[in-house]
Amino acid sequence: MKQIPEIRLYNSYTRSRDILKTHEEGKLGLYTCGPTVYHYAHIGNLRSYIMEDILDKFLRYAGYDVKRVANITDVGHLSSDADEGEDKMVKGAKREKKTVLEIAQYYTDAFFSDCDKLNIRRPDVVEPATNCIPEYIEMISTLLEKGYAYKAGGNIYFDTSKLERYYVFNEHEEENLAVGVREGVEEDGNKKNKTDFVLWFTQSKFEDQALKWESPFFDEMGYPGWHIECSCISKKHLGEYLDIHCGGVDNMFPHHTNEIAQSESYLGHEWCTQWFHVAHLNDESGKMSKSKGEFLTVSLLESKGYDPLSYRLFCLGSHYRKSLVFSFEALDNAVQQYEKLIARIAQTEPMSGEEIDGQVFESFRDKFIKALAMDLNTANAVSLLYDVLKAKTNDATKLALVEDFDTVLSLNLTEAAKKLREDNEEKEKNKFAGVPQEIIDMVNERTEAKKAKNFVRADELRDMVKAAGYTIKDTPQGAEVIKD
RNA sequence: GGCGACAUAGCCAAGUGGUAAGGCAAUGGUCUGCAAAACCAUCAUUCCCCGGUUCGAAUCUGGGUGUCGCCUCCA
Repeated sequence: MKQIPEIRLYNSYTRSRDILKTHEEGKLGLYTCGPTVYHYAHIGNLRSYIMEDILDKFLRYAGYDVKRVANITDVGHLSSDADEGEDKMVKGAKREKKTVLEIAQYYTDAFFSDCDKLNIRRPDVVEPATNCIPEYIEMISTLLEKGYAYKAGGNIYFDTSKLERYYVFNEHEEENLAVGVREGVEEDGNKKNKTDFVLWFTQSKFEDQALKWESPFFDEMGYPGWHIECSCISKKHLGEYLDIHCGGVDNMFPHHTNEIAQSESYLGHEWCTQWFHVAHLNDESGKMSKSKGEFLTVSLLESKGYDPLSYRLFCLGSHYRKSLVFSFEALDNAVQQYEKLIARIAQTEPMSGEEIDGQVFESFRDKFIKALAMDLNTANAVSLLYDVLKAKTNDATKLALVEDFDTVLSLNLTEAAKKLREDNEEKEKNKFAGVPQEIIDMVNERTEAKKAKNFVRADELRDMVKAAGYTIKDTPQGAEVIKD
């Protein structure tokens, strides 16, 4: 078996950078809270998926046999981040006059299309929440049997008072919790404890629930609560022990806290001990949110002429646990960096028969692993690209390293550099396409005159070409001719 | 109000006790008739503030301040 390096990741559970351990040696189960498919993902959502993608790919690079699972939430949501009351999926459907499932399919496709553009690998298993109703019913039944859940007012609630420790991520004192922080959240009188949460609904303040299922709990049709899906989908595909659970920091509480409560009460043992949380992308006004109306999407960036991979590079330049403020100035910065990086790689051309220097290759590879093994330091990993390009070694080694690093960084470095070279060659080949021979002759004569420093003649020829309806443009590859 | 994370140049940032990486921008230069590109050079006596520990602190510690997130139907 491949020697796996020691990897440290910040663990929200212990609040320290722990050495990664897996339940089964060499194998690693990774779970990601997937998107709610009622609208396009904004680039803040996508930041989390980019950083989780780096984690996923690095773990594979380091030698783990990774199985990654994500859910698609296509049922049961609030209408907005501001929680105004309508179900998100229902509201999305109304907005677009489609059925809930059509909406879900549409935005699921849109989500993965965005991921493709950002080089985010698709998880090994992608499970829509509506696929797992029997699993939810089974888990809820067991929780009822074990006394961790109770029926009240047509719903089933999880009884948090049965837990030794509910707030696993924070040291909350119940009396200090602010009530009704979020507008529109009303206290639910059915709850025995303030912190109890719903596992199964038949009665909800959201009346137009489009999707309902039969259950053994009530005669009425119902639908699952908002936390049960991740617990069940994870268990379905990754078993009773989960190695790493990913998500945005905003899901730490209550979502992840509730997942742990459900899963461990159901399983009767510890479930997941490593929690990876990605900080938010903010704009000048704070947290990026879909409820503010217009929001930044990948398509919007593209329509403004940005390569989505520049955004990926922008994200990699920062640390996943730091909140990042998005601005177009910062993105332009990344665009420049990306273009220059590609240009430099394009200039790196091995001579035929050049061999890779194994020692240099291994020493850089080692540094690359060290950077990412220390709590996924992507900024240092990107810096290493520059060290490689500056290194005293041959071009074959440099290119091999760039290609190797890019299996994790996923910036299309080699492909983009190759394309740049081909484009330049193509331009060179076609620079006189469709231009009459007499014009070409004049252009060539001007080039000669320039070489001979006969600028009077050169300018004269340029004017003659201009008079014939063509403009000469000097480029790094030589003179180009454009028909006016 | 409570809990947590973060605070390093114009911007993005690295840094886990030994004297401030890297990138973008900027400035000067080389080279090109000009320009672009490329290349070379310059660019934080100092790391939010005030104490403490230490031979030595951006790094540890105590106290402030600021920014962001969460506070229970935001997956």
